[in-house]
Amino acid sequence: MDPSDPAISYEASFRDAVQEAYLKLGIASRPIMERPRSGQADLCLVTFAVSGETGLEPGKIAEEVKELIGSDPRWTLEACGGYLNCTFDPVRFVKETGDHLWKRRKDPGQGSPTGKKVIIEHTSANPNGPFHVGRARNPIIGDTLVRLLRLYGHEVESQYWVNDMGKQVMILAWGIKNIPPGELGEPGREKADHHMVRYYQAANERMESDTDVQEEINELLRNYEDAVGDQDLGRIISGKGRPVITASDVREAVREVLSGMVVSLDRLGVHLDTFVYESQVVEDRSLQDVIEGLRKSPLCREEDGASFLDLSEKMKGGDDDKYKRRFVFTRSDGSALYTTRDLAYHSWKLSRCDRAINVLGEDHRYQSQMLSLALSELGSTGVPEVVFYAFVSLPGGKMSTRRNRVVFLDDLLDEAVERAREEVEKRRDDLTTGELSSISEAVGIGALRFNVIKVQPEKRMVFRWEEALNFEGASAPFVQYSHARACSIIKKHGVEFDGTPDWSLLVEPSEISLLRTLGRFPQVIEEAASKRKMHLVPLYLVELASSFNDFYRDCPVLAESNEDRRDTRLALVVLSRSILKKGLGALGITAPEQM
RNA sequence: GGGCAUGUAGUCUAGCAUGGUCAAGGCGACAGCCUCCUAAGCUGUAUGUCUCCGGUUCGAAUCCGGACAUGCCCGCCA
Repeated sequence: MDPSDPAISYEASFRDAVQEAYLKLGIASRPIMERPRSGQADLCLVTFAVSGETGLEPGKIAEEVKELIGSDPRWTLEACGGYLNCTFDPVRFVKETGDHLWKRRKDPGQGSPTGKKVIIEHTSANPNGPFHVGRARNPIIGDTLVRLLRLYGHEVESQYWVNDMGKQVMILAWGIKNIPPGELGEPGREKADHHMVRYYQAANERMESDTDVQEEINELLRNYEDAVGDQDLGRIISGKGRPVITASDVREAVREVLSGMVVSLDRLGVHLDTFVYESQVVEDRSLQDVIEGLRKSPLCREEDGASFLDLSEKMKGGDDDKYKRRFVFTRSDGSALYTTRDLAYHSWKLSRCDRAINVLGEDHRYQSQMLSLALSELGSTGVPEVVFYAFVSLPGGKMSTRRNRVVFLDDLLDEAVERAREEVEKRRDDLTTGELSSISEAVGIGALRFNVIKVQPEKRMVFRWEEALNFEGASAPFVQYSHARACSIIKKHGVEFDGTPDWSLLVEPSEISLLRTLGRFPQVIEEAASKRKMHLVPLYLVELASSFNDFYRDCPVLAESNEDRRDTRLALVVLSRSILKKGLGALGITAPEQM
């Protein structure tokens, strides 16, 4: 909250004035205010609810409050039925808004440091093959949240939790050791993850048809866990008496696949600060601490040598014995499970930040709830906050790697950029190859990210090329286009206007409306970040771009004969450019200067 | 069997925590706008039992109860 922001201070002042009037009328309730969408006022007080408290008609209350507040140069009030409409003084409010924005034009919307450290875990896909779009929302949502919270003022670290201890990873590693490359088909593309996934697939097939292989892999997995637990990564691990692999080999395989996956993330504009390996919590023994901690919980039970927390009292549903809520943390043989390692990771993570946020698919809701309960049993001060997203499905049903009903993220990225390139080429024939490809990349990838973020994560999405790569209407290119128009005007003018604009020269409705829309940017960022409502940003940007387009249509800038007015309009263009760029940046979308 | 999530024009989405002045946009459809700072733009028209049934209220897309539909989950797997 920036008290020097007129958009905030006007509202606060009006609220205070109403509150004071309410007190005089003997009304204790908090004033109910809203911003009318229809635009007949900037703010309005709704008095119906407090009518009972005073015995007065709602319309009468509005009148009384208006009288009590009296006149104020900042606004005019109008009682209208049960509403008290407050309209900010156009000249004064526009001037203050403009001045405020102009002061911060270099870094609009940047919140002051909160001093809070936030760790955001996202993506965390199993490192056994390329990303497919069923889960592509995860890195986009996660990375956007990272950017948004940084803009808000938090210190943010992004983490990828790498599952390098599971069966899938062992299947992959086994495949690399046992399947001759000659038996593999051609890779989908020249990229480490596409190369390596063939070993995983081939090993999977082998395992399905051969129970010996299955047993061997299970045994390897168990011995692998032991080797890591003993901090002996060089030990040669056997399966069914056959020495096969070392823990280092497994890690190497994982790193190799991951390197390919990171290439895709880079292209998407997604950056991860830290990769935390699952094996780390085993190696550093923090897993053992967690297991011992859980054993002390009053909820801890044992059955056939396995240990678990009985959570049936803490979780809804499941009276049936078959559906008991149990958080199993050691097997009968004493070994740990994935969830136990995840718990150790979270315990470590929470100790290193003020707040942890996880981005997870909706299939993890139940697991995540258990994890939080287990964390509380460990005496953890906090639990992670989770952003869940629904899966992306294909028009014919869900995506399935096994049935080959998948769209790979890499293919989606290629297609996005290719379609963007066609559009650019339609319009421009004067670009260098470098310009063409950087614009296509920005537009294609931007369109994709924008379309993911503009819908709330919990809503299901059906993947359709036309929608995922929508280039018009409410889309990234629409916003980028307005930005390019702004850049074009400034470029054409030659020198960047850097004086002091006289906002009172703004007279056209569309230019005033533009300035006021620009003024809302900090509040939008604040609300989107604090309430984790990322979709508010694209929504706002479309509104801003649209407002800029209206201005562009109605108000000639360079052709304006009055020099002072021209300069003021130039200032408006500079602000628009700056905020459009910053807003897109918060979504991880680049804003080309031309397109 | 149970838990959780979602349900808004042909279609996709916003609005729902704090009920309130005409349910807001995009796509698609139809009709227009480039001698003028990039038409990826702009203007206009048509299209709605806000899934259904009850309840609370002066007032419900919004709150409560109950249905229905769809998705996800309920392993000593990850």
